[in-house]
Amino acid sequence: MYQYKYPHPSVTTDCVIFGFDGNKLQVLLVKRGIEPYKGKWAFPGGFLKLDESAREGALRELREETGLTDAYIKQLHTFSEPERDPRERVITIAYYALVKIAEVKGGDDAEDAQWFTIDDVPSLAFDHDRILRKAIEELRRQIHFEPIGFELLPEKFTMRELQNLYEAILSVHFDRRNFYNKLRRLGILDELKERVNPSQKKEAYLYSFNKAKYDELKQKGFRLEF
Amino acid sequence: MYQYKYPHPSVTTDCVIFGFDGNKLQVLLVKRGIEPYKGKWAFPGGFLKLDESAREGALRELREETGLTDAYIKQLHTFSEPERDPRERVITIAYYALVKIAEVKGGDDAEDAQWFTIDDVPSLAFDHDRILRKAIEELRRQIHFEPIGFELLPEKFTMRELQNLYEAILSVHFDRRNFYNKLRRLGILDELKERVNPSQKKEAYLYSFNKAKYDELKQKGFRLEF
DNA sequence: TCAAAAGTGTTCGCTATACACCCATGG
DNA sequence: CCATGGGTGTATAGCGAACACTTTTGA
Repeated sequence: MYQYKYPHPSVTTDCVIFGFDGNKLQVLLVKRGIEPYKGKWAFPGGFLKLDESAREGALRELREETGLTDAYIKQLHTFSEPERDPRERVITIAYYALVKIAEVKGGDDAEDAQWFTIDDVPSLAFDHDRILRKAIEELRRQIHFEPIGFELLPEKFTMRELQNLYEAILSVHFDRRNFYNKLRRLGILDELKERVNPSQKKEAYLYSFNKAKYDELKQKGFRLEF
Repeated sequence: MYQYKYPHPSVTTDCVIFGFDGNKLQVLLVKRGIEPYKGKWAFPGGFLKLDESAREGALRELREETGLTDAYIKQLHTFSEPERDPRERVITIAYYALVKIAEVKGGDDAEDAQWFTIDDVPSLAFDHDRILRKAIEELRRQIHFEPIGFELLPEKFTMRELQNLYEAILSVHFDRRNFYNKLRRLGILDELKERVNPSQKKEAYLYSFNKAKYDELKQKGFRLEF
């Protein structure tokens, strides 16, 4: 039993995990096995351990659910409304993670964890609907100016895949040729002279993101923009 | 005495309050009257009350220190490293506020609260140095694309003041004429045909920010950019 | 040989940038 | 009458947006 002179809220971390299947933005949810909201879907999350930072907690949740030991992760927001948990006062520090969907271990808990297309997410436990909205909003904001899209793609990808990604997240349409020209001129992609065989039509070249080049440009005051 | 089955961290809010004196970005600090770090400067902050959200807590801190009942305020980051407070585990939800420096009540606690120029901030209590760095970084990031600069200026201001503000925060230099033309073309400023008398040289016109116009443009997909 | 997807160019208009000129005021 | 600061205009380069042509491959 732990005793304090003043009331202390509980503190949890939740981790909104985004993936991209080549067409749509996806989010990983787990089905709650206990009350409250038993049977409802929610983000992976749990109580913060006494000796870990919120970031470590979020990484732990990410690992437990996906098997990934590292991935892009970023603090999103802390949700602290007094009534957000029916049991007691619970504050949650929410993170969002961007993962390469192919690297996520197949659901060993079969039914417990599942990817949902962003437009097809069911009603969630607690205030997780709100957290999701905020996460999507933040992801959209961030992807305009930072090269985080690559976190969602495999190491090697085609221009078409990259374009699909941006179009899916930003809900816009780019002209294929302008997109191609722009990325080419930016100089932050390595052109691997390999071609992929999508077993269809003409084969496309593969590209990879050159982070060093990006950092160098950024240093010089360059600003990425979509 | 409050008892819990599991250990609960303490939760506080801290509020980084920014102001602009016409030349430099300023931040409001308070001198700690109790241990730990007694005598050191820190951000206004305190324990989160059981029935208030973090935002309400931050607004309360803002009010107590400045007398302002409303101002631009935004959650910055939650700092949760286990060792950030020497007493016990304390998590702080940090906000930053942008205030019109002239509207802040004169320091009634005389010596307790004081404005510091951003380049002239002393070593702070706890991990508040880090919080300040993060706040400045975030402010800079945000001001590139959102019209928050006006929160730091009086209702009516001159082009020169606005330019000084952007230059001070972003540490860049704009050509006066280009800055003027740009803002004019944007159409988010109302030209008050009043002139200020800075009792020096030619009098400058006053402008005010037209939020409605900005929102309308934003609606149409317009993106502000500095 | 035709449709679908991919690589590559061209043109045009807007805007950021660099820079010039004139006016008003106070010393 | 000159120095200082403020209002306003103009030319150029570069990038985004619209759009065309050619090539490869599978049906």
